Amino acid sequence: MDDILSKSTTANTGEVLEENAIGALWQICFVANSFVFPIYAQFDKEYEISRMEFVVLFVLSHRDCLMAWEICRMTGLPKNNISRGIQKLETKELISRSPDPKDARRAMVTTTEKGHILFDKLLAAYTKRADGFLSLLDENDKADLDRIMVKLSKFMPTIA
Amino acid sequence: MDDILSKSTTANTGEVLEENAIGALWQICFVANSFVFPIYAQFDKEYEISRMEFVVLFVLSHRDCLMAWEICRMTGLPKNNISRGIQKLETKELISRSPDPKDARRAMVTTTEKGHILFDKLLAAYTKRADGFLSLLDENDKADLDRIMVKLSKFMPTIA
DNA sequence: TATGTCAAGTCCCATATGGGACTATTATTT
DNA sequence: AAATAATAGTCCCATATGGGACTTGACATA
Repeated sequence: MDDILSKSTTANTGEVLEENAIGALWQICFVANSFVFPIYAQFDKEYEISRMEFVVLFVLSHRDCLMAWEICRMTGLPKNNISRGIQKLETKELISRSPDPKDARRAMVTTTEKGHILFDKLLAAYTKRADGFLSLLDENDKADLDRIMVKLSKFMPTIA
Repeated sequence: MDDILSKSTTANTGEVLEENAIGALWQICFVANSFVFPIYAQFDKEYEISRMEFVVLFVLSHRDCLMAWEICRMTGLPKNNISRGIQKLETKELISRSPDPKDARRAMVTTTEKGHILFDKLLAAYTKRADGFLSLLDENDKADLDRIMVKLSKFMPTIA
């Protein structure tokens, strides 16, 4: 029993797992979790906006309008969750849906003026937090990271 | 209405969000989600091992023994979730807990032999998937990514 | 020894989540 | 034209999740 206990030194305490079985992918998940948890908690508390709602608004802010399934592909999130996010936003009149006259299954989603106004506040907090994280890196690191992560996320769909 | 619809071209369809308001952090979250979802679904289906259970086993495989709060810090996950993961694993006798004689609040967690045997199977699938992702990068990219992600995750706790 | 503070874990509860079935519509095949 | 597959989106349900209160124990200060 004491043998077991003595193996854990205080030096390990709270330490980040640098060397591990899946390499950088572990840190990618760790950083993603650490970035995302507190900011969505804040959005929920301050604005009653859920993760799914924010994600929909975020993606929409980069494209004028999209269909639900496009938002799924762009976020990697399940369609039922995105569907719920869209429903909530529509109820709050932060987005609007226009049924596609050519295909009655589809509907285009757009952010409303009200949605834009709210989103600008959310985005300010979001980018501030992101900038804090990225400020840990120098300019070369940032450029490398951008290039590598785009490559990774771009070709990922071809393998998984 | 038609104006709105015409804005979404098929070229955008399913596209990854390259340029965005938070840069590489978006891809980090996207890649993390895309990596993690299917593999945990598989573990749940094939081995009835939940995400939290796996995460505990994974971290333990890199340190002989740990306390629950150390696992929280190393994973960035909430303590109640980790607590539940530990409880489930203990029930299944995949890990064991030794109460710390010096501090009755604490308990050391170790993987059992049975736990090791199961974990080896899980790890094989996990690393295979990770290698698939990382195979999209060349050796320089991988080295850069390792360096940058370690830096990021290491200094993150100092700002958030 | 009392008293307040902090720390490790657990528990409770309301909500978020994801799988899968389902509906409605369109595309493809025969 | 009928049958079949595929697609967009919604719904249902069982489970996972995370906040916060709570318990127990350690420690600092008086």
